[in-house]
Amino acid sequence: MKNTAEGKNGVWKLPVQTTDGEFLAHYSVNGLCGLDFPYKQDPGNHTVNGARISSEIREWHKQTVKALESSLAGRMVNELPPLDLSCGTDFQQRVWRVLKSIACGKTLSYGEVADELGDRKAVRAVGRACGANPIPVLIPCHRVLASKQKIGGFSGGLDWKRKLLAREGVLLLE
DNA sequence: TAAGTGCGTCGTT
DNA sequence: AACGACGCACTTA
Repeated sequence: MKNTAEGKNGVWKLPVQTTDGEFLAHYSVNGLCGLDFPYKQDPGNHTVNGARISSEIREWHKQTVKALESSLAGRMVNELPPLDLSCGTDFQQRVWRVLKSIACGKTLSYGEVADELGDRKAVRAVGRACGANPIPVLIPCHRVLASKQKIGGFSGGLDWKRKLLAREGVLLLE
């Protein structure tokens, strides 16, 4: 039977079983390039079961599974597979790099992220870039709040953001 | 105070 | 040209 698992862009998709449901990890030849929340998977996705997956990707996937497990439990992530963030613009990649630096249990406001980038006025653009994050949870965009510890938004749904932050011990206002 | 309105500013579509 | 996962200043009640 023909293996239709390879996406049109040369992307392989592998499921990740967690206590919160089945995530879907995307891999390009360069690394992890996407992560879907359980309820976000569109029926058109074909997942792969082994044969044509390179040992390299299998290795990355092991790291993804472990990292996701830790992260969902509110624990610090030790190791991530290489990330392929080439889908993003320069600006977005700069934002995502800042997000990666936010430790578990810590948060930054959109404005503070903009500060890190050297342009406080870019706040709104930062919000947009957060929403474009292709690897939620592992690139912790949920740790970016609005000012005054307000929840802000979340592309995966605010319930997820609240849940993730609660597990990391972050207190919200409102 | 708390809640609501207006607007600057930046990257993206 | 229009739109946000914003943040402030500034009304109102």
